[in-house]
This record gives sequence, C-alpha cells and structure tokens, in this order.
Amino acid sequence: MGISTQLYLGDCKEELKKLAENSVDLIVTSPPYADQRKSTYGGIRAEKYVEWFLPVSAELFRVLKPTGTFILNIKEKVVDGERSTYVIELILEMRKQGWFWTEEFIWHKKNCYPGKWPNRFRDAWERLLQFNKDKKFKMFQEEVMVPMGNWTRTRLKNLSETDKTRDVSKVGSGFGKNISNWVTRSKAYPTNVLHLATECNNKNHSATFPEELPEWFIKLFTEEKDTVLDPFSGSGTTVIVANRMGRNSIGIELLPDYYQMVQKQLEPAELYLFETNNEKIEPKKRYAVR
Amino acid sequence: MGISTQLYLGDCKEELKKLAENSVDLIVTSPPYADQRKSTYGGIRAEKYVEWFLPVSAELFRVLKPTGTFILNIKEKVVDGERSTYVIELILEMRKQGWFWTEEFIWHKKNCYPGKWPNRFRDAWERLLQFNKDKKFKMFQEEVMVPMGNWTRTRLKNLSETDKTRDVSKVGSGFGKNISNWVTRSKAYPTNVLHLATECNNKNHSATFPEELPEWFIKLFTEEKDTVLDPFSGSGTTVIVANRMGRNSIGIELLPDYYQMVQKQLEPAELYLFETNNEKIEPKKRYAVR
DNA sequence: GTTCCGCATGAATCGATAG
DNA sequence: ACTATCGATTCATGCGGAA
Repeated sequence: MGISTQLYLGDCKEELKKLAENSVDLIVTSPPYADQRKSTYGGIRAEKYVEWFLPVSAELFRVLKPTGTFILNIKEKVVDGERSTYVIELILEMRKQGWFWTEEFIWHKKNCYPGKWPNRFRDAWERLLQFNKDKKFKMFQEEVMVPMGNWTRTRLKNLSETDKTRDVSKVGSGFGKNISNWVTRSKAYPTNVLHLATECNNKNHSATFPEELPEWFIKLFTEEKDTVLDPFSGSGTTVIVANRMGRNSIGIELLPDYYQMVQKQLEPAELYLFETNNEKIEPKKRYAVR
Repeated sequence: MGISTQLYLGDCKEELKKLAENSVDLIVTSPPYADQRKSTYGGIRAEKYVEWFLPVSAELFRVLKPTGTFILNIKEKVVDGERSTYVIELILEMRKQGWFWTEEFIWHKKNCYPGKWPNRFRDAWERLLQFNKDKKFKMFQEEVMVPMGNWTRTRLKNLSETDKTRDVSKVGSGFGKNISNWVTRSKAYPTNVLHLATECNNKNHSATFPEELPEWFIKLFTEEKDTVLDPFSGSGTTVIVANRMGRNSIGIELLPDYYQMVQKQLEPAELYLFETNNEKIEPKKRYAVR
C-alpha cells in the first residue's frame, strides 16, 4: 500500500539533519524529562534542559511542513520543593525560533503515580503543547468526535422514544432519516483535556504513553499517506500506531535496544533502517510477530 | 463567634496597602483576564498584563503570612490564533519578587463553555497556580480526602465482611478500631487535578468560579479563625464561602455594584465596610437574605 | 466463557544518610 | 556546603490464574 517506515539509530539532533525540509506532517514526541531516566538516557539537568532541547526544536522546525503540527508531551519536575520553570522557559524560547504556541492540551492521567508528601498531592497531569509553523494548519476535527455524555444520552433516549412511537403511527416514513440524524447528534467535539490512563503493562520501556494518545493526534492532524515523526521514539508507540493507521512514519532512537525492539513490532510494511554507520540498508519486508 | 468580614471598595493595588503585613493566611482570587470583560473592568491588554499585575502581587506578598498560600486562578486567552504568554511570563516575574511557584493545579471544567472553532477545541481547563513565600506552609491534607476509586468498592466490601464476622465473634472488642481503620482506608488523598463544574447560574458577575473551588482551598490551607483574602472579589464567592466556613475574610472590589451585592449575601457576622472615602464605617450586624 | 481476586508496577517526591 | 543514593509513602490499572 506504499506506506513506509524509517527507523534511525542515533542522536536525533544529528539524525534529523538527514531529513528533507518541509517533509513531515505531524511530530508527536515525548522527550526524556529533566533528570529522569538517568540509567538509560543519562538524564538532562533541569538547568540545562532548554539549552539542550533548542537545537532539536530548530531541526524539527525545518523538517515540518508549514501545514504541519508539533505535539510535545512534557512535564516539569519538582526541584527543591518548587515546580521547575524549564518548560515555560522553553515555550518562550521556541517562540523566538518561529514556533507558534497554538494550544496547550492537558493529559489528565487516570492512574497517576501514588505517594504522599507533606506539602503536595500526587501529580495527575502532563502538558501536551501544540506548536505550529503557520497559523493555518491541517486539522480534521470530525475524526476525533466523541459520544456525548450521559446527560444527553438519557435525554436522547426519551426523545427517540417519542420519536419512535410517532414514526410507528406514521408507518415508517422518514424513520431512517431520523435515526441518522440522532447518530450525528449523539457525537460532540472533544475538549482540550484528554483523560487517559498510562500504559502500565509495557515492561520494555519505562515511560510509554498509551497508544490512544498518538492515535488521537494522528487522527486529528493527518490523513492517510501523511508522514508522522517521533524524534524520541523510545519503545516506538507513535511509529507503530502511525504505521497501523496507514501513515508513513519516521522514528529516531538513541538506544539500540529500543531501536531493535521497534523493528520487531512493526506490521508488514516497507521498512528502511538507518544505523550508526549512516548507510542505507535495503528495504525489508517485515512480518509482525504478534 | 468573633468572625469578621472586611469589604473594601476600590482598586486593590491601593486598598491592599491598608492591610497589615503578614496578616493573611490564604489568598484565593481570579483576577480579570486580559482583554476579557471589557465592559466592566476596562480590559487589560495582553501585552500589559504582567506589568499591570506585578504591583498587586508585590502587595500580596507583603500581606501574606510566611506560612500562607496564594492561589491564583488564571488562564491565558487566545490572541491572534495563539495562546498568549502573559501567564507564564507572570510566573517567571513573580518568582523574581520572591514567590515560590510551589505547584500548578488544574481546574478541569466539567461543563465548559460550548463553541466551535476551525483550529481549536473548547477550552475545558484553567490554571490554579499555587505560590508561597516559604517552603514550609500550612496544609491540612486530611480535610480534602476523597473516596477511593470504584475498584475498592468490590474488593474492600469482601474484606470488610470477613472483618465484621470476626469482630462479632470476638464480642465487640476492637470493633470500633477496625471499622475506623477501614474507613480511613476507603479514602485517598486527591491529586492536583480538580474536576469541578462551572457555575451555571452566574447571576451578575461574568466569571464566577464554583463555590467548591475556594471551599477546597480554604479547607486545605486554613483552619477556623484564619484570614482569607480575595483582592478581586467580584461577586464575592471566596468571601462568602470563607465566612460560612468560620474564617475571617477580606474582599476588595473595584465596582460598587458587586461591592454592595456581596454585603447583602453575607451571613450574620461582624461586617466592616471600607469605602472610597477611606473612612471606617461602624460594624454592622447583617442578616442573610436568602 | 465470565467474573473475581491477587499482585506487580509505575516520567513521583521528600527527608535522611552517605561520600 | 553540595550532590548522589535510598527507603518510605501511596493508589489506579491490567494481567494472569482461579472459581
């Protein structure tokens, strides 16, 4: 079906330079947070975080199409009893790079990390920052419409009851039309708060976000055959979901273990592998081992 | 019972100067947002917002006790297709004034304002920024504990059944202790996401928050007889709730209409009124007209 | 085939202890 | 003094095995 997946092994700051400018429709990524994942990624100091990220966001700006969108999943940690400011400083600096800070979605985590402290509660949300190169960007709102809440469902039920009896007396005329009307009426546009659980069964990666998350943004901001990029691929959730949804995808990952793990999970597709020696490997047909 | 309510009519930047330093335990307020409510407050331009707010926050810093907390309910508006940055700039500037940015709570609005735009969804959340003067502050976490999730309802039921039969056989000894243990176990500490409905019946004020909101923070950060301040009192939700909860309260409001409206809604209490002529009016006993 | 229960496991945070 | 490590605390979720 002509959908390709490219996997790069290496530091995304360098690997991104190999991508053509204005070639990506959607970037969804969750970079390592400051001082996290020390054992695997080395952990970036909170004070150095902005400085570390800006060269990456500059490359992302280059490769993103003018109609494309960049979704950045991030959350500041507590440092010395206070929320660190590197995320909000990053927003200000990225705007200087030319990014528009279009929106801030909230990921309200159903199952947040437990714990008790004298001066704060559990942290149950993360930021999903939406950046764009242009004020006009592609968006397909109908693709993520959700069933209406219960308050409408009960009301709809009553209404359709009366509607049904009326239709019966009218011997079915217009029945189908009414039904289809109710179907469209029973769906609503979502808000900028996503209420999802974290993936807690993925043993291979310490910090995967749920598949629903990239899926939601891929539906919202891309069409089939579009290209989705995740420069901090990790266990590959974004790439795998994009592939399944008929989008071309590009994943970049620093650690060989994750890089190889993602290969094995991909559905049958054209797979291009770019490894540290920078040579292009022949396309392989992979068959998913599920 | 010795609970007093002070109402000031005037610009809070000036009126705050009349309050003693280190005299307030909790500040909960929702200032006018940039370019909002033009008809009433004249609307502060987004570009001027930080500059406009900093003198107020400086006074708030002065009047707040070292053990006290400042909760700022705010949300940046969309300017020219992009989220404005005045809120995050304000956080950075307030830290320079000496404030600690302890936490950012999210108010997830159950029933947010309807609407549809081509490039964004409905905004269903607002920031509740927590600032402190000191890293040690008063907090009464047990006051806001919530029932545990549904998963306990099935499992805990079975456990408490066996516990109950055992206690019956033991003829009451230790019965109360066991039960109270399960009761505490059936409650959990909340998270930093508050899921509350918006006030549907906004009578006159265009941006009231629900009573649960100040109530939650008053329970969490104050005891009885403590003092709660709202420098942008508006329709007086914070002051009225504080009064009802047995806390001293101070409200400052620029507009005479709101100022007078709040007076009428207060429960019987010592009420001190400070009007534009700066004279202290005799304490009045008010009786609520509900 | 369901439903139910036991259990491990998290992008956490604080305070104390150790180098 | 300043940083690194460790234990304690805490709770929603989904998996796997059992009834």
